Amino acid sequence: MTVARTPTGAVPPRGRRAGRSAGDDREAAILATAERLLEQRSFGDISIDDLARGAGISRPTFYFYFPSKDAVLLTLLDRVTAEADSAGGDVLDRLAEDPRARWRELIGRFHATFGAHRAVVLACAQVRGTNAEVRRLWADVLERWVQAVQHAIEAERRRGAAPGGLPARDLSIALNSMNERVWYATFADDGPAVAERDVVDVLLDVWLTAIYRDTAPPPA
Amino acid sequence: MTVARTPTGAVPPRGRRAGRSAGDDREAAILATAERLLEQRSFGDISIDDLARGAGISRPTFYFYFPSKDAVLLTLLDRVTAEADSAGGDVLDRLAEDPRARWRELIGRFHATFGAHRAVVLACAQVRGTNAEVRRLWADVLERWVQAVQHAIEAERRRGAAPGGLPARDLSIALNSMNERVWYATFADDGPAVAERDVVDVLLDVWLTAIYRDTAPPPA
DNA sequence: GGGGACAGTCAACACCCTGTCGACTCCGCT
DNA sequence: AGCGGAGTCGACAGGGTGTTGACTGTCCCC
Repeated sequence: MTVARTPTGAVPPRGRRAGRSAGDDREAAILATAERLLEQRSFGDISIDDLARGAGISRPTFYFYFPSKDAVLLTLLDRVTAEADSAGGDVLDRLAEDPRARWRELIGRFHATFGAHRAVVLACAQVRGTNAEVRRLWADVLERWVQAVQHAIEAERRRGAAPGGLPARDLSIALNSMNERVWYATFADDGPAVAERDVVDVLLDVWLTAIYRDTAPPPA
Repeated sequence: MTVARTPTGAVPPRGRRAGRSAGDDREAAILATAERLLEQRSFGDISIDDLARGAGISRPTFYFYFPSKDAVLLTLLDRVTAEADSAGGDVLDRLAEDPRARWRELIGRFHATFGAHRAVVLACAQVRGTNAEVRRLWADVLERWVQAVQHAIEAERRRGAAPGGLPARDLSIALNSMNERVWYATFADDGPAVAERDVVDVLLDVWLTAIYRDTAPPPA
């Protein structure tokens, strides 16, 4: 991971110019309120008035800081995104050392990172259907994971550790999609889910068999 | 498949009693309008007024037939659900004949069934986050697929065609989750997707390796 | 054939939420 | 003193939902 991120044009703080100012506190207060409320109610059940009140300002003033409710979520997502991008770290560069452990670490980090911002991620999943910007930003995050894994698979194949088969990109998409959906079911109580403590191991098992096509742990 | 469906309590036609009546036409008109409009705009962009006008009635009259916009979608989903439940057919009962072909058929039908009601399914995915009933109904559909596949995996293991490994249920959940998410990405333009014509084959490949843990086609 | 019962219909209302406008304050700077 | 911009909000316009109450037609039973 640690993939180059396309500059997201991350909702510039509309009004003010650079440097400290009272507005920075308000902006932070709005974001904090949003994150707090999202842990209690769904995104749709939070009104702009709620966010404004929570930050100690009136509703019109909210619009001074953000153009819409969605923009707040987008900013929140932007943080998670940044974290997710670095979460992979250089794990996949050191695959040859101990493939099983490295893949497990990767999947574990995926879950841990998103789990740490559970409320925000769930809200994004909810809004993704209606908001094109959130959809795009989310797709970008996924795309970077997909590419990182794709390259790792190709590297494993090159060094003879993994056999050929599906195009590495397709395989990577399928596996990452699985992880995303399983993560979602685990935290959103939406559909059949694997027990939370087993999630990583279940996914790992499918990953390893799909990539190495073998029951035995991949060769070191 | 052809699993026993829990009676869904499928939004009883509130007002009228049994037998033909003018209201049945209206109700059908509302549903038809909804399905038609969903192919053009997102669920959120369709107002109750749109549905009413489309069915040739006024907005208050709409409420005579459905308690809310969501209820319309729920009814639509109910149809898809019924279709999805029978889509599997007895495919999995005849696995021993030609496992690879049977599994492929199953995955293909999954895609075809949902693809045939693409607009409705996408709308449901969108609303799932906010509407508990849709979420539950959807979870039920998934649960039945998961169980059917789980039993098939167990049968394959019993007859010695597939080796043990993950609990069959966990494996089934993971694989079905993958299918759902990949389907979604394919049709919703949301995240990295596999080329549509390859989808079934990619998924099939992961399924077979995960279930049979072998590159070779499973023994007949 | 008069009268209840009920399907079916809608204008009008109450309500909530979003987004905007214009006027206001406060503060630093010149 | 007075200009300009950050920061603030009351009040409005607009669009959506859900409800009420009054109206029409029709069937059916006495």
